[in-house]
Amino acid sequence: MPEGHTIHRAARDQRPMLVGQELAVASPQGRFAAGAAMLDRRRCTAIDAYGKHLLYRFDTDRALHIHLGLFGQFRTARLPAPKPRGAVRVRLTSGSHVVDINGPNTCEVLDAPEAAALVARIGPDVLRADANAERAWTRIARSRVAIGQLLMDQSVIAGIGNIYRSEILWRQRIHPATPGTAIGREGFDRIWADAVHLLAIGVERNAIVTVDAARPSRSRYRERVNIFGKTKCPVCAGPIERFELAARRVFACAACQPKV
DNA sequence: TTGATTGTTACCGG
DNA sequence: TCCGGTAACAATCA
Repeated sequence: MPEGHTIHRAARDQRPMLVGQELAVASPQGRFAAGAAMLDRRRCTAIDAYGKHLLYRFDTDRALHIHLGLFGQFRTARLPAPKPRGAVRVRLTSGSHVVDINGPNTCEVLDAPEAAALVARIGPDVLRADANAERAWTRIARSRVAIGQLLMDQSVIAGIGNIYRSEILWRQRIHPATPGTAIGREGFDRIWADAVHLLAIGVERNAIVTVDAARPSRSRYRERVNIFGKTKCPVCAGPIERFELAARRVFACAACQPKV
């Protein structure tokens, strides 16, 4: 199950075994063979995450750009390398480990200007220490688009996904249909702070956990979220409404999250 | 076989 | 310029 396989988890997990090491970079299916060849035998100097985009930096101005999308997955193993499972797009081999990347939405090699352009078009990432929240606030404050949709726009704010948007807005008692112009500075600050809080937990736990329980279930997904995929509000026991926003399903409690 | 899915971009028309 | 809508793509499972 790809449950909770956020990009941030991936960045953290790959870091110790890859950074600082010379990597064998191979494209088993040949699809990215040219890009892989440019990075082969290079030293991996850093892995940067910008929202859900990952940039593997090397001791060259080229970077490996990975976005897992909905289905992408990392599979890590110790050497000796196991046989690739499924459609492995790229295999990274360090002195001790192998990382296979299956099903990424994006898998490409960027030169320095291309990588810079990528970073420039991505909004502030709530998990980054250098994130500039003001950029997100400026966009939201002047947009009449629904906040539930703005939170999915990675050029506005990066890192929040479909589950977190419903959970954050429920926790902050803000209806997803509220226009950005009606959120207000105080509302935005609460959304930003809660996103930072919840995503940090996600990195720590390797799972999406949005309930405040002391010991949320390790195995049962439904016990770790408040309203996503549910029919009853855990606070008021009222019905949870479900609708589409930004082409994805979003959940809200009509009583706890009054429409503005 | 079909549908759904924790994501994103490109493109078009108003 | 902004915004909504649609299509495309990825892999896996029930």
